[in-house]
Amino acid sequence: MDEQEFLAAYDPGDFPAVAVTVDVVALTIREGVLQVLLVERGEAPFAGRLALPGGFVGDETLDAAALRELAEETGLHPDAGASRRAGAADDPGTRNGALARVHLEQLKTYGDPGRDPRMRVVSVAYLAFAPSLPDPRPGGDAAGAAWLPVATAAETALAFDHGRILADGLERARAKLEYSPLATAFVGTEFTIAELRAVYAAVWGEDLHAGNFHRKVLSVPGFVESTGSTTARGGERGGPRAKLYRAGDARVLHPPLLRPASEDGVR
Amino acid sequence: MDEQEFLAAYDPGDFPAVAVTVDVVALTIREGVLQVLLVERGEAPFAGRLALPGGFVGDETLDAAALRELAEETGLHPDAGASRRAGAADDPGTRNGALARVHLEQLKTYGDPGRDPRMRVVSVAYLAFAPSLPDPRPGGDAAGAAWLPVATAAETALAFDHGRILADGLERARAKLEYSPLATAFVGTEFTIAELRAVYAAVWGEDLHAGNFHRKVLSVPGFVESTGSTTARGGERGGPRAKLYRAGDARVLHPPLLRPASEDGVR
DNA sequence: ACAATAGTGTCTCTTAGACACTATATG
DNA sequence: CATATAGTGTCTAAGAGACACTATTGT
Repeated sequence: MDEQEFLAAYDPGDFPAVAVTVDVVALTIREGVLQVLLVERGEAPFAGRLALPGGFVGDETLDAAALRELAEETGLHPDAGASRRAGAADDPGTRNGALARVHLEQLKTYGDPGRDPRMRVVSVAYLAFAPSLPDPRPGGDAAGAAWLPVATAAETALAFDHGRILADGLERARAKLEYSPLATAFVGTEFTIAELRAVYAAVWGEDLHAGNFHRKVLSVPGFVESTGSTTARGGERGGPRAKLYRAGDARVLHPPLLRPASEDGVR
Repeated sequence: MDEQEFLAAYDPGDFPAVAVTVDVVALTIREGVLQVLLVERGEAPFAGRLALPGGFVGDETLDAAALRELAEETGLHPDAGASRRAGAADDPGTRNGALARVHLEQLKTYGDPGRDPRMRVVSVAYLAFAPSLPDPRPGGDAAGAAWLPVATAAETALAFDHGRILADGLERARAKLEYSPLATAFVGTEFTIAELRAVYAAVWGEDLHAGNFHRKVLSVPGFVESTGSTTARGGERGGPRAKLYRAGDARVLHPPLLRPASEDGVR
C-alpha cells in the first residue's frame, strides 16, 4: 500500500513539499466575557491581520508543539524552563506554572490546498481552555498578542482560514461543556457554583437559572467536590458567603448539562 | 510569529522533513457484525501485519485524499472516473457509485515522532461509515484487503499506531450513534426499523429493546421518514411485513438515543 | 432597612425503560 | 397451528425547568 510511496519519499526530490503547523484556539474568560488569544501578523500574506497563534511542528509530539506555541505567545511556561515542577498548580497567578492548568485538546486538521498562498500547509488545530491569564508578554515571539472577545473576533476577518477554525473551536467548546467537566478549566482551583455558572453563561451566551443550575451541578457525580470552606466575603452588594468547591474526578458528566433552547431547528 | 519560519521554509534544505498521510477507519456491518477494512502490509516495517488503508496526501483536500484511498483499497469509485455522476445513489449494489453513500469524517491526527520508524509521518485519520459493501477487489492497490470483525481486529497487533487509531474510531462511532443519524449510513436507502436497530446493536455490542427502540426512533424529528411501502416478505420464520423508511433531514438527534448502561463508572 | 445573592422546596411535564399485549406473517 | 416478529398501550421512576421561598450578607 503506502510502502512503495514511502520508499519513493526517501528521495528528497520526489518528496511532496508539505509543511505541518499547529494553530491554537486558546479560550479564557475575562470579566465575564469569553475571549480568544490572537496575534497580529507582521508580514505578508495577511500582514496586519489577526491570526491564531501557531507555528511549525518540531521534533516533538503535536500536543507538545501546541503547548509550546501557547507558551511562547503568552509568555507563560508550563514548568519553569524544565527545571522545577512542583508547585506548578499552586500559584496560578504567577507566570511560571500557570500553563499547567490549561486544558489542551486536538480540534481538527485543516489542509486544503491554497489555504496558505505560499505553499502547502497542513495545520493541526488545538483547542485550549484556560483560567483567566495575565496579558500576553509583549517580549514574546508574537509581535502583538492579545485576548479579544470572541464576538469581536468573529466579526473580524482573520488571516488564512482561521475564521473557520475559530468557529469550529467555539462550537466544540460549547458542546463540550454539556457532557464534560471542562468548565472547571476556566476557573481557579477553588471556585463557587456561581463562578461555574458564569462560565456556562459566557460560553453559551445565555443566562442560566441560578437555583436549578446549582442543584444540577451538585447532583452530577464527580463534577465538583466540596472543600468545606467558603468565600471570605459575600457579594459586592450583599449576599451570603458561597461555599467553595474544587473539580471532581469525573471525566464525563452523567447526566449531561444540556444547553437550553438547543433549537429543534438545528436539525 | 510563523512568518519568519515560513520564509525559512522556502529553502528546501531547511525544510523539516515531514510526510503527511491519511489513514481510514472504514466501518461496515456484514452479517450483523461490525467490521473494519484492513490491508496486509507487504514490506518492512511491519511486513505481514495488518494496517489501516491509507497513503500520501497529494494535491487535493484531506477529505478527497481519504475518499481516494478508500476507493483504491476497496476497488469502488465515487463516480466512475469523474465522468458520470447521476444515479450514483440509485445502484448501491454496483461498484461504481457505491462510495457515494459512505459517510466520511475526520477523526484525529496522529503525529508522534517515532510512530513510523523510517521518518516523521503525520497522519490524518478518517472515519468512514459504509453500508454493506462487496468484498475488496483483489486487483486494487492493496496486496490484500479484507473486512474483519472489529473484535478480531482489536485483538490483533496492527502496524504502527493503527491499533490506537482503530480504538479511537470505534469510540467515536459509538458516541456518534447517540446524537447523530449516522446509523442510516450503515443501511440501504430504504430500511426497516429492525435493520436500524441491528446497526445500533452491532456498534454498541448490546441488544436493544425492540418496542422502545421503535417508538424512540419514530419520535425523534427528522431521523427517519416513511416511504409508505413495506417489505415484500415478513420474517424468515414468520411475522408481519415491516414498514420501510428512508433517512430524514435531521443532522443531529433531538433528543439523543442514549447508550444503555453508560456505566457511571466511566466517569 | 434594603438589596442582592446562596441555596432549598415543590410542583409539573416530559422521557426512558420495563412489561404486556395485539396483529400479522411464515412454515 | 405454532412461532416469530412488527408495532402499540401503559405504568413507573427520574430528571428538567418554572416558581417560590428562606437565609445571609454588604451598603
